[in-house]
Amino acid sequence: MPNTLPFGTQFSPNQIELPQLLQLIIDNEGDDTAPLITAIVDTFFSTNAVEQQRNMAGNCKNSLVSYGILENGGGVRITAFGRQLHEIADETEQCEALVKHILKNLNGMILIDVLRGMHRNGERISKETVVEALNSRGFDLSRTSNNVPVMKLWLNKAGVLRGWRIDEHKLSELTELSEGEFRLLRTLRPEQYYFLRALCNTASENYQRAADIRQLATATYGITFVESNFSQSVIRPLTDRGLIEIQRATGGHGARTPLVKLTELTKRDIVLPLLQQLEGIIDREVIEYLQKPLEELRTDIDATDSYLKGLALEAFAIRIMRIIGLDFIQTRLKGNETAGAEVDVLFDSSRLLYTRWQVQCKNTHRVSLDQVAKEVGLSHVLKTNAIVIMTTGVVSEKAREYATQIMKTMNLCIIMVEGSDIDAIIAEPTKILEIFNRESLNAKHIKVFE
DNA sequence: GAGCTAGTCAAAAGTCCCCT
DNA sequence: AGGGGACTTTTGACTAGCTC
Repeated sequence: MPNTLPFGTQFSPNQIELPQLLQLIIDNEGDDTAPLITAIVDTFFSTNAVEQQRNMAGNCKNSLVSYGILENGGGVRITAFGRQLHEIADETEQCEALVKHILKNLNGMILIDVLRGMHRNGERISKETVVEALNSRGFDLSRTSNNVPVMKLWLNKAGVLRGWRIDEHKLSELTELSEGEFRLLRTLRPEQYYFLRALCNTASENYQRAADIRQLATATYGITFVESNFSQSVIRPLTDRGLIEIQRATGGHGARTPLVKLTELTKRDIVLPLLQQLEGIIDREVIEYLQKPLEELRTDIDATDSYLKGLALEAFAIRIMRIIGLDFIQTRLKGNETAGAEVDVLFDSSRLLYTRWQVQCKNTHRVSLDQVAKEVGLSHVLKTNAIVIMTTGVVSEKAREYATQIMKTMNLCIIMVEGSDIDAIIAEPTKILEIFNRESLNAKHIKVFE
């Protein structure tokens, strides 16, 4: 499932009647789309502006495709799901079946998750703020599209939502998954997530070797595991959460890979589709951090948990780059785009002298020359013309000299933000201008900001 | 009654794909 | 290889209903 909500124009439950609409589809099955469009016009849109009627019926048909009720193109072809829906005689049950489908297969759970987060943070909820929140989780919805409101209307009709409020009871009834169980899956770290997903993919009830599943995850999703830490970082947490069951292959301090299998919880149908939906946001936990106050981020940057540390520093980077008006493109770019190397965050700007920025966050005491050199190399691939290296520690003298040298000879701006600068920015966010200008003036006598 | 939102409606713009 | 129609998406205007 791509990161989007289905197109929903002219598919609002207020505009059409689902049972009738399904019947029209059955009646026109196998035919060209034109007669179906005519039938939809006659049934639902006959009172609308004449020039617009077919257009609207067309929108309705498009929405049917988007909602997985019709196949794409090739005349009127109903999907297996559409047929199933049509066979449900009771209107309430039919509506619930559609909503189940929305939750399971059409990113409905992501919408729910977003709403939960917004409620928790006491944010104002409107169609627009929801679109914005979805977009910050990697969606690309237009502010004015009907996708969100139409899905909301269906969820309302089935009682999963009341307005924007979630009826958790109704929701878990339909999804057979409680909020707590959802959270278990929602808060997985990437390596745990991909491991579990690979295990779900095997669709096997039996015990399987953990190392095999790990390889499968690597082959399928390109995720790499730190093997020495594998048991601690993946197997243990998943077992503790009741998401997998294990059987030790050896007693005592044996080093043989354990056998793993799914638990009652993760055997459920909902789990795999849900994991698929979560794919778009699993790498974006950093988003959660964006809402925390800067002071809190500062505390987490010093956390002992290196994963938390990394997330917090990344979120901090995004926050301060936003201060200067850069648009966040993506985080943790990896794999083929950068030939295996990693860059933490990428930004675009239309206003500043330097238009594309790459930000690397370093959690270490010192930033060395070769780390800077690696970023310079990546800037060619990513076509960036400004590099920010942000560290909680300090930048080595050699690395600074190298950066200055590069800036003098290439059209590349390298800015170092050290631990002390981070503190200064937290105390006074506008300090960032000063710091950036100081860094670039060093070498090029060019100010980043006027 | 001003200001806001959600929902609806209308229209235009953009993209895709098939056919010649 | 390109023209045209089908399909998709975006945009903006309007209205009802709510709140202050």
